[in-house]
Order: sequence, then structure tokens, then C-alpha cells
Amino acid sequence: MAGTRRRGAGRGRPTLEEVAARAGVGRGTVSRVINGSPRVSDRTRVAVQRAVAELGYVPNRVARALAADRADAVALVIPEPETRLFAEPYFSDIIRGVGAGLADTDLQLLLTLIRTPKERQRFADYLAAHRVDGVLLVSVHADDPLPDLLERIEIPAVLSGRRSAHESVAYVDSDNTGGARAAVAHLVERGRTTVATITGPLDMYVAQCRVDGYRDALRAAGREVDPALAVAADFTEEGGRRAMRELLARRPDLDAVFAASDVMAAGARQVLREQGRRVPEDVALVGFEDSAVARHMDPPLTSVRQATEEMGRAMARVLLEEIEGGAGRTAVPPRLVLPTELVARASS
Amino acid sequence: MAGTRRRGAGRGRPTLEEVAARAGVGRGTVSRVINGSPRVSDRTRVAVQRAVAELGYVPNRVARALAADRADAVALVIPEPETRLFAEPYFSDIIRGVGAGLADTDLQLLLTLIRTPKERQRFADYLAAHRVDGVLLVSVHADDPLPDLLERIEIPAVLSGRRSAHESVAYVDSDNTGGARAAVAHLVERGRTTVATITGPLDMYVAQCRVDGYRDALRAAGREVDPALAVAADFTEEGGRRAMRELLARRPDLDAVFAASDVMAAGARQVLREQGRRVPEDVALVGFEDSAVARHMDPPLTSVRQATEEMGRAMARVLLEEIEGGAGRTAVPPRLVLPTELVARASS
DNA sequence: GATCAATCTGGGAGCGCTCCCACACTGTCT
DNA sequence: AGACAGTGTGGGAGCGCTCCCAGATTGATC
Repeated sequence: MAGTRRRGAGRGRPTLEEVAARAGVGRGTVSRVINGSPRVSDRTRVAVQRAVAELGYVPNRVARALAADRADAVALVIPEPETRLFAEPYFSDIIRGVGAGLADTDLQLLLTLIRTPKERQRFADYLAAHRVDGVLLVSVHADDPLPDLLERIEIPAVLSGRRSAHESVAYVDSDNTGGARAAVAHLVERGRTTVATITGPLDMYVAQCRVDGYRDALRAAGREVDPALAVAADFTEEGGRRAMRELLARRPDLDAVFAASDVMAAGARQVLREQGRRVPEDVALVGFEDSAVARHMDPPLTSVRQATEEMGRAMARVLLEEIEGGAGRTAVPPRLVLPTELVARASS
Repeated sequence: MAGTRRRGAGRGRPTLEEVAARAGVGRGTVSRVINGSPRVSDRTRVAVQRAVAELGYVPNRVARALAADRADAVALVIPEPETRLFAEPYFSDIIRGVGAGLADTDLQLLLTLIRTPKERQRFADYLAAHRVDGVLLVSVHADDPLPDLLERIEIPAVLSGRRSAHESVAYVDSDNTGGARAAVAHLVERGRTTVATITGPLDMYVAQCRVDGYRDALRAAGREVDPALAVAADFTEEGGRRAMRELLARRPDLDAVFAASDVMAAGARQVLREQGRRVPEDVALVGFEDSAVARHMDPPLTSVRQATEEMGRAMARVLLEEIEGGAGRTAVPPRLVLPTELVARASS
């Protein structure tokens, strides 16, 4: 529906030209004052500012965008098949962080949901239509075509998380390996001898990292890494349940589980209860993400907290730099890994 | 990867003019084809469409916005002090719904977080700067100055929820009264005799409605409404705890609680456990919202589900109509109330 | 064959800004 | 005195589109 016309709601509002007339100066000068150029005498500047105030002038950003070939907006892209994301605070924290990071900028934050190839195409068109100055991409899958697209059309972009160890697009990630390591070390310290893990889908780099941390910690403690103690799931509750059953079948003697996400830990917890294992007495349980789910579990779940909001903030910062950077960019895209922190609760 | 930078990554991309040249027609004609005007002969249309395809032309929406005095965007405003919202699926469902509702439109969805008066001012400037065609406002408080602002500057707007029984701005709400009524009726049917309620802040209309439903249901069942059985809280977990303690102190004989939100129900549940009351054996518990919290509680919480995503979709639809409607608007703003549904689980 | 409405089409005139060039003005240095 | 930087400043020329008005074309009618 190519809309009907929304007449003049905004027409009639003062323009640059009118401000200039009122201040008795030229358009160019007003523009300079508005944009904080230093090449304006104080007297003129004051005069213009008064005119602006008196007229209640607000620059028309659409006109500015057209003239300057900028969009004054960045897109935050959320791949929606990933519904999981939405249900968890992760996503909202990212948004909040990005919002904060952009707060004293003129940049508007555009939220873009992409669930279908068709929508991806639409988004590509947006980029082409010149609607954004940069892109923030949340929760990338290894096979996501979007990062490559962004790279090809050379638009500033920042990912949250990375697709692999050698990510070519700028990213902000959290220390998944370190967090997992801390979680497992904690279990070992508490005297657990048989520590199992429920991993995420191993084609996702984040899942890979968390397994690595698990192994690192065991090795560092001089333990042997038993492949039978690792079962892959898909970051869902149901996946967590299945994996837990599998683990108990394989190794009934396990006394600790490190789940690579809180939601999977919740699934595991249900199975443990069904099978009469007490948490933490019989089996200690640790999750990852420190989401609301963790706090509401019974007993409350020990988990690895990510600085999610800070990640969002960092993404904004990095993107800003990329946009600023303009022509002469460094060859290496910025990358940032934020620390994680173990939050011990009653489940371990 | 070397070479020219953004400032022009978009310049150089085909324009209307070039398409016109290639198709051997005038600018106006191409514009008509692009915008689906019927006043173009089939032959011309086809020629233009071919040129568009060959050149890979994508209209520059910024230019369009300037020329047509439209923004091709709507803002979804989220009052951020309301952090609660963010932690719950409510918010994400709304977003998803709005996204879906806007899907086959040219409208871009802008997410705007407002946490401070300063940010509110910024947003007012956005509106003035003509950046959006309409506004979606989530979770309005009775004292929120935004709806009045929107009304004053006469920009199409839709609220989720309303500020009072006679809301002057268009809104989409869910049937809070009916939902509460169903919840309490359910408790009564199950043979509960002393049904208490933990309400939201009573200056919020939504809270008011849920109390009304509670009372309706009791009266319909021929029960007397005892004011001692209602305690107000603030939709937080801590508030739920406090209210539950108060209720138990007042009426140790209560055997059911209807909490006006899941989160408050979670708080209440903790206090019940502390005080040795079993759920549902001793006290039945029902929440409202059917959020993730409800499903993860122990026992899983009976709750009232809102059609949240559908609300988002409806908001988009209503806004679209308002925007289309243009200047000559009807006196009565559109209003829509969506049904709610009781989801019975083990807690009742 | 002329007339007239109905339909289609080209292109001028903006939309409100930024960019940038040219033209003042200052002083300062020969 | 003239030449010469160094500042400020005005305003033309777009940015890529939509609007809308004439003008061209068509076909039907007298």
C-alpha cells in the first residue's frame, strides 16, 4: 500500500532558510552553526542561536540525510528464527546496551527482524536504499549469509559473537571459554569427581568455545576428559532433557553437570528430579547466561554471567568508530571479548 | 576491499532518472510504475520494469521521504524505567507482532527507548523533525505525558493498554477484567473458599481491571468480597513477597491466591514455601500473563494468557489505518480489546 | 473530417538540507 | 602603497524523489 498523502503535518514548520532570514544571515551560516562548525564568529553564532530558539527550529533530518548522503540511523538485526533469543533477557540487554551506547549520538536505532529469506532480501534492499549507516547483527549462525553480504557491500557492521575463530567482520563477544572454564573449575573445587556437560549445537562457535572451556578446566585439574560425559543439545529445554537422560544412561555415577545454557540446565533439572537425583546433593548443576530462568529455578542455578548489556554498549561503540573511521580504515576489523563471571548459587 | 568508502558507496547507484533514460520514458512515468499507479499503459510499464531489473534499481527512500513529506517509518516507544517489561516475553511478543503487522508494508520499525525526561525531549524532537509517520506506545502509565503530547501534535498513535476507562488515544488492550474473572472463577470451581488477591499498583488501569474481574467472579459465585483479602503490590517479585506475607498475616485461613502478574505470583510462592504452605494442596495459586516464569515455577503456575503477539499485530493494523486515514479523521479513535485465556497448570 | 473527452506522458518545480566556491573583509608583511 | 594570507560569509548547485500541470495521443461521436 503506497500510502496516501499525509498532508502538511510537518510542512509549515520553520526551515533553515527562515532561520537565516530572521537572523539576517545566509543559509550556509545557519547550517554551520547548527552543525557546530568553528568557522563562525561568536556574534553571528549567537544571533543564529537566538533565531533558532525564537522560531523553535528543528532541523529536518530527512533533508539532511538526503543532502549529506547519510542516514543517521543504524540497524540492529535480529534473526527471528532464533525465537529463543527473544524469550531471554540476552536480547533485551543487548538492546538496552546498544541504546545506551547510541544515546548521545544523533543516530537512530532501527530494529529489524529477519525471519525469512524474503525478509532478508527486503533488508538487503534497505541497505541499498541507503537507509542506514551501519549494521549491528545479533546472534550469528555459522551459516548466516548476512555477514558476508555486509562485507561485500562494505557497510560498517558489528556482530555479537562470531562465526568462527577467524571472524572477518568486526565483533564483540564474551569470553565463553573462560566462563566455561570457571564453571567447571568451580565444580571440581567443590569436590565433584565426574563432571558431565550438555553442549550447544557444535556447529555454533559459541558452543564450541564452551566445550573447550570445559575440557581446559578438567585438564588443568589433572582430570581425564571422557567423551562419554559430553552430549550435544540445541540450547532448548527439551534438548536439555534429552541430553540429561542420555548422560544418566551412559554414566549413572555422574555427580555434576555443566550445561552450556540456563535453559538446557532447566531441562536437565527436570530429568534429575524425575529420576530422583537431588540437586545439589547428588548432582551439582551449573548453567550459562545467568538469565532470569537461573534465578527462578529450584534450587537457584549457579550460572556464568555475561556482561550482555556491556556487550551492546561495546557494539555501539565499535560501530561508531567504524562509521567515523570513514575512508582510511584499518585492515583488521575491531574485535572485543568481554569477561564473564561465575555466579554461585545453591545448585552447586 | 581497498578503495573508496561509504560516503558514496550509495552514490553511483542507479537513480530514477537513469531508469527513465534506459526505458526511454520520463521520470514521472517511472515514478508512477514504481508506485503502482494505474495510469500507465501496459507497454510502458513493462519497459520500465525491465529497465529497473536490468539496472538493479532500488528507490532511495530518503529522497522519497523528503519529496513526499512522509517518513516511511513508525516508532515503537518503550518507556524504559519499566524494566520489568523487558525481562518478560510480553515486550518481545509485542515487537514480534508489530513486526509481523508491518511486514508487507513499506514502513520501517523504529525502536525507541525512553528512560529519562531528556530522552523524551529528544523523541519529541524526532517527531518534530518529521522522522516518523506514526507512533506505537507500549505500557502506558496513567501519568505518562507522552500520549497527550502525541495527541497535541496530531500524529497517528496507538497505545498498548489504556490509561483509563475513557482513553482518548487509539489503543489495543487485552481483556484484563475477563481474564481475572476466569482465573478466580476457576479457583472457586475447584472448591476454594477463601480466595485472596495480590493486585498491581492501583493507579494503573490494568491493575484496576484485574481487581474488578476478581470481584466480579466472587460476586457471580455468590461470595462476599472481603477487602482484607486484597493487597496491592507493584508487579515486582519483592512486592509479591511482601503482599503474600501481609495476606497470610491477615487471613491465615486463605486457601487460594490470584496474583495480578506471574512475577508477583513467583514472589508469593516463595513466601508460601517459607511458611510451610504447600501449593496447590494448601493454597492454590494463579498468575497473570503466562510468561516463561509461569512455566518454570515449581509447580508450574496456572496463569491467564494474553494474546500479546496478536496485540502487537493489531496495534500495527490500527496504526496503519490511522495513517492511511490522513487528515479527516473520525472523532472516535479506534479501540480494540483482545480476549484472554486461562491456562491451567499444577498450581491450582 | 472535425470535436471533445478520456487517457497517458514528459518534465518543471520544488522538498530542506549540505557542500563548496567565490567573494568580502581583516590584518600583516614587503 | 600594494600584495597576500587568513577568516567569515553568502548563495548556487545539487541530493533523488514526488507532484502536478500542461501537452500529446487515442478513440468515440457528431
